[in-house]
Amino acid sequence: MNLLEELKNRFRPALATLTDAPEAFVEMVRPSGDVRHGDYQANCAMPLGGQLKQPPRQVAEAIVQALDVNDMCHEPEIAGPGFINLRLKDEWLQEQTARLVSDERLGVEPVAEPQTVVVDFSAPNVAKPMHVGHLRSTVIGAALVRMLRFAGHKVISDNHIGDWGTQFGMIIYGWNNFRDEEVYERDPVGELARLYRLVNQLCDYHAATTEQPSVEERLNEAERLLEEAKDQDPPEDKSAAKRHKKELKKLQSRVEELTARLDSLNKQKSQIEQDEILHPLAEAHPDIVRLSREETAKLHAGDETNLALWQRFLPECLAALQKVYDQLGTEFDLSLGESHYQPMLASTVADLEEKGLAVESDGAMCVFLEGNEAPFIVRKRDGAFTYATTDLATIRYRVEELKADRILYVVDARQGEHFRLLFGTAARWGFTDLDLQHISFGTVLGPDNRPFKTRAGDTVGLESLLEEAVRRARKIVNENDDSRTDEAGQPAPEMDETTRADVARVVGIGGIKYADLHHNRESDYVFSWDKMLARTGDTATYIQYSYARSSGIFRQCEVDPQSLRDNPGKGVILSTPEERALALELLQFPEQLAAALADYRPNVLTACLFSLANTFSSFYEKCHVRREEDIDLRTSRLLLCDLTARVLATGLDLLGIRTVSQM
RNA sequence: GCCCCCGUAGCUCAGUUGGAUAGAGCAUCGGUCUUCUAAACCGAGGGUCGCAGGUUCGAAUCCUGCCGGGGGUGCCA
Repeated sequence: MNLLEELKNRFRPALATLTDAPEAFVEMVRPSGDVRHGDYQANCAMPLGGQLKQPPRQVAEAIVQALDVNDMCHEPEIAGPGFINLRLKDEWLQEQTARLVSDERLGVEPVAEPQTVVVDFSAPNVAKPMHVGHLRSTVIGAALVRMLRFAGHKVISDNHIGDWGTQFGMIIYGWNNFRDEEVYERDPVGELARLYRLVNQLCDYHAATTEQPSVEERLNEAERLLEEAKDQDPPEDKSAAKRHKKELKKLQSRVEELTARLDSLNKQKSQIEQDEILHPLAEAHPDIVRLSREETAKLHAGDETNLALWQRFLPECLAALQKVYDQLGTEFDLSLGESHYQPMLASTVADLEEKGLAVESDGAMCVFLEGNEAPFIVRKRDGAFTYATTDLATIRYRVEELKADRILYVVDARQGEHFRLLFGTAARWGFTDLDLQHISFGTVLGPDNRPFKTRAGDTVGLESLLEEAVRRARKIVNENDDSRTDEAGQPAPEMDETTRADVARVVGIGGIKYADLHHNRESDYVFSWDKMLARTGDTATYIQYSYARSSGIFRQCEVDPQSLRDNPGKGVILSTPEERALALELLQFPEQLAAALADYRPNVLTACLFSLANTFSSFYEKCHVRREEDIDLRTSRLLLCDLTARVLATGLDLLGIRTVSQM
């Protein structure tokens, strides 16, 4: 049972006696923010009073009069300006908690109207190694897939891999000019990555060389304007003076921006120029930018040689990606990359054109949407299609072939405009019943509050990041287990090598995922090793530890959880505030999951799991299980331990995080 | 130029879409192990919610303006 929904269902008829539109007021029933105000509160009497032009407290009285919650709650209290405070009866809580014991879904009812939901996430480019930027999409996406599926939807996870873009032209160019076949035979992906990096570096060098003069020119101009503005006397008029100051600041920041840009170009250039190997290569390949692009174009045009190379390289690249997914424990139902949609692009543009949506502008085919200055370019001047085209073709495919009712795109926030245009175009294209959502997220920052990079300025590879997490976790596991002592104070480690390695993996990978998920996805967040693997605080470890402690109780008491569930004795008895608080939180799991899903926010779920683990820890200290002599109370506490363990493990599993019974 | 996002405790972040005295974690300080796992528990201090107006019974939340920071922006994805 969803407790909050149940209360709302009780309020609905009561409110209907006072207003024709009760729904908005029903939504004002919520868990209390403060235990002193009971377990739940209804805040609808004040606004309803305003609408009815009656004193709010009088309205609250009327609502309470019409309300039937006698079986669940104590007499509702009216407080302050008209808050209705509800306190659940212990007997009712006991009964409901006991019901969970035999409920595999822990009280979560499947959604009334299941949909087919496509979740598009991760989407790395092949050839470029996955980096920290892919972490959020992959972790958040995988969590949403599991949560939606558990809620009862038909979910199709799809990895929309970038396997058809410009990076392949670079690799082909690199292969044709710089390959080392011997190395390729040994380590194909390593060699391809090297080729990509090399060509990319050389391209950047030439691009920098081309760009430099114009930046210099713009910088000189900006500096000149700034000097001019500085020489002017500030105007007497107050608002004009303000405008003058603002103008100065803007010019100043423009100069700074261009200076920084120029510095970085110069740095890029000199890095190559001082390199004895790279510089001659750069000199020998002056047209590398254009030629790589041509290799891409040839591939797209069906050139046999390039197509054969693509077919040869792709499986190797996919295998490398799979390694990271294996490490993360992430699975996809489909991995339909961009190349899959290649045959559908021409007809997509033709259809848009036919329907009058796409028009020619500056030689390109564009869709212009009202309220948007930027065009949505579906075919470039040179005839090539863009990712806008691919995304549109993908929508059509997902609706027609996969029967999608809803599509979620777990993609970083900077692409917000692209998705606005995409969704707008799709709607005008005729996909009006389709629910399209950009599940956007912020950037992972380094300790300097800039996007997370290595000291050398490279993006951080995901594979090494995960390895590092496991390595650090292993160190903590070792320290922790090595410091254990027996009753005589002698060292008494409990884990063998295999167990330690397994725990380190679960804790390390879990820590990295949890650190990501527990932030609001919309915010940027600062990446910190120390925090994600901390022995204290709001971490995966803390929740995993609560689970392990519960398992420990069953080991110590020599009780099998399943046989306990089959023979729950007199059920759940709430004899202390700790037990009551624990039972209430267990019963709130369904509403928390629903809340997390309503806005696609895994952090709602992490918060509820952390809170539950916290409440369990207090219970653990205060309500000893094994030493409890009253057999009924002991059984009740075992039931609470088992339920807590199941909710924690289920919740973490929905987030893609594993648990261990001992750590 | 236009568009989007952010500013909450020393630090990192929540804040259930307008609710009661703004919350966590870390850090700091003080307590708790002859142990159902101390990777824990209990307690304390710490705030002009960037600033100024407005909307109303009530604003961190909505509106306007300002200050500060980030991002996107016609042919990369």
